[in-house]
Amino acid sequence: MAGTQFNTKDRILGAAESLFAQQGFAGTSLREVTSRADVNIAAVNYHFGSKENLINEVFRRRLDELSERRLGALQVAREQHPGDLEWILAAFIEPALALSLDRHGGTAFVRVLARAYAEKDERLRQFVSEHYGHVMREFSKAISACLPDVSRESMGWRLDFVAGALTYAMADFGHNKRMAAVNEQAHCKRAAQELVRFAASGLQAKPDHLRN
Amino acid sequence: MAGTQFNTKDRILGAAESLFAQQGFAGTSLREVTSRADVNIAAVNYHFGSKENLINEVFRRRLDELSERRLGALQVAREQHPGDLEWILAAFIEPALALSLDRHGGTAFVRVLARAYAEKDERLRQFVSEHYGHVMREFSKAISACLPDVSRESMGWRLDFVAGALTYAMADFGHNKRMAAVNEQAHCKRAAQELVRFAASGLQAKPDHLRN
DNA sequence: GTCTATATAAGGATAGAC
DNA sequence: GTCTATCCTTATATAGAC
Repeated sequence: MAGTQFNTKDRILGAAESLFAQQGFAGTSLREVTSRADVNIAAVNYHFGSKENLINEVFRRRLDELSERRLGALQVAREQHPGDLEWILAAFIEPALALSLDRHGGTAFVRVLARAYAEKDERLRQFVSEHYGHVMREFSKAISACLPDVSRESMGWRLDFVAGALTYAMADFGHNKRMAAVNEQAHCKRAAQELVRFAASGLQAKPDHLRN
Repeated sequence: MAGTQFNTKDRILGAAESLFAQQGFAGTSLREVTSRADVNIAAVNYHFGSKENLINEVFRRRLDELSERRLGALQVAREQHPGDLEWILAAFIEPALALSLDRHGGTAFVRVLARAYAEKDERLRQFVSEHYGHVMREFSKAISACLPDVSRESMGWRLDFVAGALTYAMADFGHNKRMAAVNEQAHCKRAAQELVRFAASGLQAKPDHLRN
């Protein structure tokens, strides 16, 4: 309600986000974007300069807030539930899922994120890791601290698995899973719980030399 | 060595696979494909009819064999290690990672797979689920049978998480992780072990009502 | 800041000679 | 089966009027 969605720039960002989610970056033309945003084709270059820069701005708009919320939740988890793995994971997961409930295209954005993850486009990956890599490192440290028995190498793998599970779960979210009977909020809450349980249990797997 | 890689058709498939892995489907032009395959631009339409059909053939070439190996390994696991979750998971995971070691572009293909997973392109998804959906269903059944305490709904989520972790791990595989010191085979074996342990542990997480 | 018009390039696909 | 040449569409980007 606050300025969003009503000026040309934000209309373009919203339309781009939604189309990128559906069709990918290369698969979406600026013509489609400006047509959906109901602005002139020339506006996108006026406001963003190029398609690549538009893509970056789509990320920046959401990731700034998402990163802040994650780090804030991590802070709370550390203070109120020190050493509790599931709270740390929830601090990472819940803000992302909450975003996917947000009106004004949050739903689309989580799928854009998944896409960026899968597309190994170097320029895009570099932009994201440059601007938001510190968030991942913060969580890595917090999670590793909970699991002293897991070797550094195993931990590297496992964090990757968690990231993959989260990313694809978010992408699928609201896509083919939303049953008519369940409302969106409940569905979202459930997804977060399931993922936190699964990830915590996977991360805690005993190393081979400690089994039996 | 057997017919592959030396006729026009297979050269096109190989080049397409490799470029799709790097740039995605929409991001790759037929001109790039034919240029890398060192064949004429008209050849792709002569042999495949359209870009969409070429994409499908890239999948069919690998997935037929991958599916067979997975189902074969599942059969062996069922007979020799009945009810053992980790063997079932290995039957699913190892053939995929073995493929990623294959010369002649297997490395690229696992990344193509990940891309297909992320891109929610309906036509492509439909093709894959139509031709290979039965493999996933077979594994779902086998895995569920090992975990009677997990509700049907939770199981649905968890299988999604496993698929996400596997897909993403495979995609990253050989991309940014291969350290100079470790050879490819060992790296691959390790990845499979780590993923099997992680997935088994995640799938076995106790439902909330059975905790403590 | 927003439009029309257009420059310029690249895309998929095909026709027709060899 | 493979080539050249070309059609037609779509793309990004910009110039310049309003």
